[in-house]
Amino acid sequence: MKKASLKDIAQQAGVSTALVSYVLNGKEKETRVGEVIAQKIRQIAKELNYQPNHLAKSLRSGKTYTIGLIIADISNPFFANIARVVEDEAKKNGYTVIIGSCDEHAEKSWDLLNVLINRQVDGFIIVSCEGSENQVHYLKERNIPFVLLDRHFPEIQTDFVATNNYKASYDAGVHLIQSGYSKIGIMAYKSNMYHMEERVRGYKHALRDNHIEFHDSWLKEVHFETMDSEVRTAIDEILASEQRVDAMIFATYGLAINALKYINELRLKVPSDLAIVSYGQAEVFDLYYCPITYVQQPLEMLGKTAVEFLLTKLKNPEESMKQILMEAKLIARESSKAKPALTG
Amino acid sequence: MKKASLKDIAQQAGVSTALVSYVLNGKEKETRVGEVIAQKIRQIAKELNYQPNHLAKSLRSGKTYTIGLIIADISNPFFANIARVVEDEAKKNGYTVIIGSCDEHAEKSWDLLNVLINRQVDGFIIVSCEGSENQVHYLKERNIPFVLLDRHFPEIQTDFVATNNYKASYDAGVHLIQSGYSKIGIMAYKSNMYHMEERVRGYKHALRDNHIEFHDSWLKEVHFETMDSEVRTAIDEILASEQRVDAMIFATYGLAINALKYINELRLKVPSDLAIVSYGQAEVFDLYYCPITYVQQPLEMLGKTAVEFLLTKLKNPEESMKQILMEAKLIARESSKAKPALTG
DNA sequence: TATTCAAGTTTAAACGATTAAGCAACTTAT
DNA sequence: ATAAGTTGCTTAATCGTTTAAACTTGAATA
Repeated sequence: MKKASLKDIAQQAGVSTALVSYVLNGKEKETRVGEVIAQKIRQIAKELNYQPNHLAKSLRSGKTYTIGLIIADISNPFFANIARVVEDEAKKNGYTVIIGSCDEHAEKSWDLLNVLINRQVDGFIIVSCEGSENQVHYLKERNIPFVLLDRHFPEIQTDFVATNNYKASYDAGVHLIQSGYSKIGIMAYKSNMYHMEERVRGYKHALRDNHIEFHDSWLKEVHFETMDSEVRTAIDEILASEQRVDAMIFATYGLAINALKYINELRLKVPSDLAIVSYGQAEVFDLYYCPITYVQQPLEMLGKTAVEFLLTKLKNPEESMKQILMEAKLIARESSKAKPALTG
Repeated sequence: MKKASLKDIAQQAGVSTALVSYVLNGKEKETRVGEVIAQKIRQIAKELNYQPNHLAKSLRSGKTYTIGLIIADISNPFFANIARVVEDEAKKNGYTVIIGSCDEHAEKSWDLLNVLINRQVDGFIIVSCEGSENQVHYLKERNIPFVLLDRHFPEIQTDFVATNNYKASYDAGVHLIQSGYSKIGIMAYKSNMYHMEERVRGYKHALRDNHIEFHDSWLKEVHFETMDSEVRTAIDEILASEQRVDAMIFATYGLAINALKYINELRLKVPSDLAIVSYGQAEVFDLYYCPITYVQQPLEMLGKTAVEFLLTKLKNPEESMKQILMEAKLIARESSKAKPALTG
């Protein structure tokens, strides 16, 4: 049994497709469709279980009610969760989401962008990866609506919804200091992405403001692709250095996971051998023998707001630029608990 | 700058849209397009950065090169990963995937199905949830191509790709028995889904074949929606019973996570107080203080094969029914390590 | 009685692509 | 010289919808 079209209904009712369209779109009043025929049309539509063809609608209207969500790394549970939020929120508003992960590769991101543009998505929500500035410029030029999520480029004027990473790292640093740690390292991605730089900057300023001198050996930057091995080397180095750290901040979930695996292998005890604060959030952090202190980003709000921004922009393209930085919350757990005073 | 259409190119080249279409689809030979004009068309297409409109193509051809992936529970990392595999594999074949999670609700699954049908997806890959048999029947009736993934209904003839859950549980049971555990419990979802029944059946047969009498109190079935609280009660009960278990199998990732949290709270030591084998796979299992033994399902293969089945069916709707059960592999870790002999 | 108006309906173009069929203008064969 | 074939291109229908514009009635107004 093939799908019924407007034409099928029109034929059965003995009227033109126009009337059917009017009735089924609730425009019978404005377009003065007779009450009797309207009833009949509705009846037949029901009998044939009519479902409008979205393609045809979209082709005609130029709107697909679809948004493209490009995520830098879907294997990160933080992003996976944010994707869910975006999907749910979009669905509530009658939009469908097509998700793609570029796995931190600008090239893959570019491909995704093109595929989705050809599929005529109405707009984009994007968690940008390094080197994708040109893509953002392209969207601006082409006048395709989009909102950057979680990461943005301060030198490009765009809508965005992100976390105040500077503040989050600053808080994390202060927390560790107040807990009695004074030699604090940080591990981040080697990247010139703004959000990553901010995470490092906040940490450094926390040290500075508490009169702790920062040592270059405390900052470890590793490449995303070769994280597995580089994290190990980095940990080795940071522990072997003269200024051996007693606490570390991990700027991403992936770094923390890899580091924790290695720390376990080394039989280092958290927090006595090494205190830890990490970005990201996941069940692992709860179930680790020593629950991990983490930076809780307002995941739900980030996702919802991004959708909201995009949808208002779709409704009114002239809408002014919207930019928001949301505050993260440090969830203190055992992995950073106060150091027993040495003089105790 | 608006998107260029065939018409725009045709106008610039001073030819009909037909010629442009022929050239850009590589049909210039069959349709005898002049070499000179063909070059010109290609040139202009490039200049205008022509990208074909997928909607129009699809409307005309009846194919969208889109597949709908309906997942029972995307928050389960196993499914999240399988979704990635499906997406990647589909993309390799020029297909786009639209993912939806029904969160184990048949009603939500039905909504998703309809949304995606209206969006004219070419076919479905579905991880069915309880009570969705009618949906499967509906797809069969409507002759919409689909493949069931991971879960299937033995009483309905369909294509499917799934794990041999009976065997997996049997192996898990035997492994625990051989490791010296003799009072083995299992926690599963309260469900009449076949895959869940198989997981329990395999476990029971492992006991039977090893001359261990199964006790009703060893089987705990909890509801998906109220898992958080029910798991705790179930653990309490199973530990308080006369036949207190010394090992447990968790039939899903979610159950294991909830149980482990509670077990931690109770300060029970794994495996000495309680040995554990779980379904699902995730970083948690590696990072737990005592790495968790788990049933490793052939995730990659499952996803790829499902896509493969669906695509061959799309290419040739007359293709015969395809059904596959794949074997899981038990990854033995510390959480189920051999019990020290009492007489040692 | 002629004119205007409203109600109820149809027509046809449009969205952007594909493709069978048709039509000139040549060339070649008979 | 005429028929047949080849080459190179255009026309127009089609997919399923939407919607402005036109059209037909019959009733109300002047």
